Amino acid sequence: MDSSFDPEAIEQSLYRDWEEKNYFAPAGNGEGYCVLIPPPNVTGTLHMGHAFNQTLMDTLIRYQRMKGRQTLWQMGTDHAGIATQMLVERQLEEKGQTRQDIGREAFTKKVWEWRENSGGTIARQIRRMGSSLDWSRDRFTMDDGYALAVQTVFERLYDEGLIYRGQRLVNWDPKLGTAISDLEVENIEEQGHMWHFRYPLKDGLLTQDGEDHLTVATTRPETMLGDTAVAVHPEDERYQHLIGGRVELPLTDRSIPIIGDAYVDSEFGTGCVKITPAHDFNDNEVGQRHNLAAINIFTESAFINDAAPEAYQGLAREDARKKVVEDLEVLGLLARIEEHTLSVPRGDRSGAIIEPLLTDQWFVKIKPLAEPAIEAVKNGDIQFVPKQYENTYFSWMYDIQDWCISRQQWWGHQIPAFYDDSGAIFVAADEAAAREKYGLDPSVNLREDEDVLETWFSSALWPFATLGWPEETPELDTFLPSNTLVTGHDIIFFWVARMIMMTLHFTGKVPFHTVYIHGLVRDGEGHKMSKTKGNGLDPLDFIDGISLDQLVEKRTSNLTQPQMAPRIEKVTRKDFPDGIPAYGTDALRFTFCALATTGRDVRFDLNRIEGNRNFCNKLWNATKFVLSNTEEWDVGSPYQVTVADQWITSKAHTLLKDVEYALETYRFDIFASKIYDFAWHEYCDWYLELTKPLLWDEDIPEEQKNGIRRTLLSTLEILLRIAHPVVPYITETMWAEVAARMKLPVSTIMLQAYPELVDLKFDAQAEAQIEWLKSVVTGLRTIRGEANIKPSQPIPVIFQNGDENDRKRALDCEAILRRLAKVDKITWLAEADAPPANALALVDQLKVMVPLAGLIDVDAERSRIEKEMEKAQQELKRLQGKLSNEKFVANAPEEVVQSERDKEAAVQLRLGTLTGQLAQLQELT
RNA sequence: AGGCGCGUAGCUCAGUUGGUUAGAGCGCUGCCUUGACAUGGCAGAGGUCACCAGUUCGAAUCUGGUCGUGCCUACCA
Repeated sequence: MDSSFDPEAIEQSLYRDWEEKNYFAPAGNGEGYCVLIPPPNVTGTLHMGHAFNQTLMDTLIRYQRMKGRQTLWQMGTDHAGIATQMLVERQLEEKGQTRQDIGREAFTKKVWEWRENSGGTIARQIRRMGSSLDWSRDRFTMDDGYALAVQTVFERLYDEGLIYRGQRLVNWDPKLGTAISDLEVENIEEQGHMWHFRYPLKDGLLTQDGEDHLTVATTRPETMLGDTAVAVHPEDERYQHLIGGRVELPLTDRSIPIIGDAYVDSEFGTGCVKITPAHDFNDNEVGQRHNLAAINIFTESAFINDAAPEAYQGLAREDARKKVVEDLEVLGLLARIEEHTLSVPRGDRSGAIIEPLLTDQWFVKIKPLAEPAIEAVKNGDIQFVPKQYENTYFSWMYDIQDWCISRQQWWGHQIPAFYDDSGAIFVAADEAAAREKYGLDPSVNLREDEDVLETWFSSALWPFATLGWPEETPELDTFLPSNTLVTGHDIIFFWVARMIMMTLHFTGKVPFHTVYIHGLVRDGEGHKMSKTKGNGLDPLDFIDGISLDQLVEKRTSNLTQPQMAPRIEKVTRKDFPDGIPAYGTDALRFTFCALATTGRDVRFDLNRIEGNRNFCNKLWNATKFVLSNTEEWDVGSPYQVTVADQWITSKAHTLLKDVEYALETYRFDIFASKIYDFAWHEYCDWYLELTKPLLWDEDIPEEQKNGIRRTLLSTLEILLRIAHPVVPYITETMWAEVAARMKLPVSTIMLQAYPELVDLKFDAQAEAQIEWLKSVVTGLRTIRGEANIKPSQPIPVIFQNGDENDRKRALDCEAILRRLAKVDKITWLAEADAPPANALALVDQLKVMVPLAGLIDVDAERSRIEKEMEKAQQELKRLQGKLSNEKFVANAPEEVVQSERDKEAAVQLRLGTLTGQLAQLQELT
């Protein structure tokens, strides 16, 4: 084996091997266990969030597979309507074409071609993460089977009256030319203005203050062209008398009514609100209450249309705003302008300012679907981990609005609806089906709906559509409900809630029992990673490494804001002066697990992955040690176990118990840290070191050595199986060697059973013995360290005050002790005898002493003892204070009081010994 | 504005139902080329648990408040 671990040498070939042998597919006849992958966008490339998510899912899947469950983790990708269409449109644009130029059919064909050729990037990247996904059942949200599921769902919901078409005010993205859902709108705080306009009162009306106009305020002056009323609060004494009157709408030849509506907050501004039902959600509601007309003044690209006065027609909304303000100022109707911070709605894909627009769209009537979905979480059929996300879920679900599902796009599932010349609607899979279903005469002219369904509509069907629904398949029986959904909190509404609603409605089952919500991956400063900010990281760069120059190039190319490039370059050169070394997949995965604490966002820290790469190397070298020290070992040789063997076996028992509990409770961080701690600080630091003196001592009987070799191998073998779910590559590689040495029937660690507690005996006595040994050795090392005695210099040791146990342990461990602490002579002193001047370590009552003569600086030793005493005194004071408090003694549970008493006695004794020690040292000066 | 989090060592984070001397990794200091590993070994320094008040025999942990910080939702024109 190589002297250090080289991930690159093993990863890719191992993965190919696993995949070729179909190890990832469900196997055996254990109980089903299924994890749903959040299908990545087919246009996507792997980012840190995916890598994090993938790691956690794969850890669960590998664990359950080894536990004997029939596991399904099915690969799939999402057609990502808007993202994909934008991407292909951009390609057309480079050739100077638009999608309209080539037409719908040719365009969608191009998108399919793009998917064939370039859609596999993320799949390749996911493979590099070591994800044991079942690729043989790869699905796409637009494949034939999936399309059938989508059509079926749409048609059934329509027939049940849960999908309807209607003209509503929707969020309109003027850049993409489509409606989008509430969730796809991001509200961004921006600096803007508030304009105050005077609307002259008609018919000689006056306000209470004698003004001949009402002053209204707006952040969107151009919309005044579509105003159809001014509203005041019905109980506002200033304006009450004007309700029913009219004002003149400047710049137009219209006059509009003054209405009273409780929506108006009379405290705010002037207490007068201009009402634009066609371009504001609140105004629209007011408009409906008062039967106001909704005058739409925008085209679909957000230019002023011909419903507005001619002077403004054809202007972009920004230009119209300028002109409206200027014109009002000229008329003397601009009262004032204020600075104002407002939140601007922008499309999450295009970044364009969203315009509320009246259009015909398809909606899902959501309340009837939401009710059972709320109930499923309430009654515990579905549980969120961490639980607090249930509140997030509930608060949205209780207040849920009808879901706009139609998009004015070309790429996606075309809505299976047809219209006759009168506009009557017929919903069916295709035209022929529609004619049959509705008994339409062949002479009836049918026109197909041109819109597509929004992507999340199809994603919502993922739990059952991927298992063959609407067919009744064995997979639906075995894998629905799935077990754990692993996802970030950013898509609880987009995806999780909608899956729950749809799956319950169409299958009567919940889609999953547990929703594990992990945090978002942020950069070292805690900022969200984004291409625009240039602080994004590619998980593959941690696996394969990348030079600084390449990293800079990567971060600054194809920027939407090229002017950011110099800044990004500067930051990158500062944060990664040497680029990124190749850490390998296992180190990356281990790091993600270690960072996955409950529900908290994770800052990705380079130091962590480096430390974990080192951990992998540690495992590698431990294996090397074990293999080189078990060469002459044979399975059948007679053997005898030592206390060290019993101890490490006992520790492995505890490890396994902890690790299983950690995974059951989704504490991936504990899972990782327990493994780390056992492997490094118990197995390597102590057990391997303990075996050396025994294996290399000619006086140790061969049976004992065989026992040690056996334990070295078996413990490592178990450790590898325990760790495999998180670090699959290195464990597979090392396991092959270890298993061969143990003459196990070799196949793959992937399909081995997870270790079981019954195979590992907990042994309190062995633990006590080795803990004793550790204390003695550590005590001696501390003396060496403080006294600056070279590790190479042998020291004599004197024991005193020990009990029978100490004597027995010292005898049992003598060989180990001599070697580990480099002790050349061990003597026991009777209690009554005075020890020579010495440096002291205490193991309970046992005095472990190193004679000073020629070795130790008396002053240094004295100050060390003084420090020890000070600590002990503080502790004593604390304990005595507690115990002299009558209330404590009276109220605290007996065992707590007793344990404090025991501690006090121990500290007293310790202090006494240290005092004697100090006195002796004083005499020496 | 409402909701949900967070604030523990220089940094990134653990700390289970209140009860050892509050822990880990990285970093830092000193020593060590000992026959798995310098991507290593050994030892060590470092914390008023944001602040204030309360409950309790006892608070990092529970309650209320203050400050700082992050996210989500809704938005007053």
